[in-house]
Amino acid sequence: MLREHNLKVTPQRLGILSILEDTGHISIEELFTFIRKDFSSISIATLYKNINFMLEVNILKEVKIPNSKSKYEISKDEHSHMVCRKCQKLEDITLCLDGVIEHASEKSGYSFDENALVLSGVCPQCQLA
Amino acid sequence: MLREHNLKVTPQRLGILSILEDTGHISIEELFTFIRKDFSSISIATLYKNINFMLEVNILKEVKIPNSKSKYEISKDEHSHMVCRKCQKLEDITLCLDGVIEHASEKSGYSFDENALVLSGVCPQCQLA
DNA sequence: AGGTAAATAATAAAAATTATCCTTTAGAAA
DNA sequence: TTTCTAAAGGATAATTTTTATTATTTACCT
Repeated sequence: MLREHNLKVTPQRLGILSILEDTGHISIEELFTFIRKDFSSISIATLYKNINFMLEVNILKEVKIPNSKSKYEISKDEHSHMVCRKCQKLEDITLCLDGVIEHASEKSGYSFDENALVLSGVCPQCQLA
Repeated sequence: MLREHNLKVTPQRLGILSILEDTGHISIEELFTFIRKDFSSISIATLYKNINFMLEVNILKEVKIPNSKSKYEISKDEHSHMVCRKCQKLEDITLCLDGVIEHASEKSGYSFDENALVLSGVCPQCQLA
């Protein structure tokens, strides 16, 4: 992935991507805590720079969540997100928004090429408690 | 609105709400620039505190937009947003997401009570240029 | 009108992000 | 392999954004 975008393959970058793969979604501060376990001397500036590079070339996506901090994920097929108000967990879900987007396009005259949908509620586990 | 939520009615707060009514959506920094025209000595801290108060009691909503800063709007009936990648304009659109959300709920087991959808593309005006 | 809790302004402090600058390193080329 | 160089990392300073503190002012209830 890195090589495809002319980014040098460094251990730090591999570490960041590895954590993103494992966790699915993670905030900057969580990521910094994790990566420090493997690279105890990594600089916060390096982390920010790399996140930004990878966002620019679309290796990563930022997920903006109502009432909480952004999380980052490795780019994959288009999907939406679900966030649990109780346990704060963030999960992917693949939905078909074609009809809705088509309708929005007709109604507004916009031509859309991206969408970001976050559904907030309570996850199945937290519903029991 | 303010009185209903036990917030005192101050000229600064009325000024903020008035700008929000006029602009529809506005970022903190834009709002600060605007409000300074009417209240040249208003403190940035006052602005942040009031925005946060009004968010807490749901007089306002924060709209988180991919690749740009959040904007704020006066709460109204549920709706989605459209952002133009060329002119950066943000607009409301009312869409029916019931089907999609119902489907998401069945598929995931979540129970949802809120949704945030932002569609990104090009507005009709910018399509001409 | 007077009293009081809440709001404002000014400012400091904290948190988040970006810039700078010097050292190190990945990866191309010899 | 070794060498060379542009790019990346680390340390830290500087910005930017947001929140906290405190003294003064004001909305609004009697």
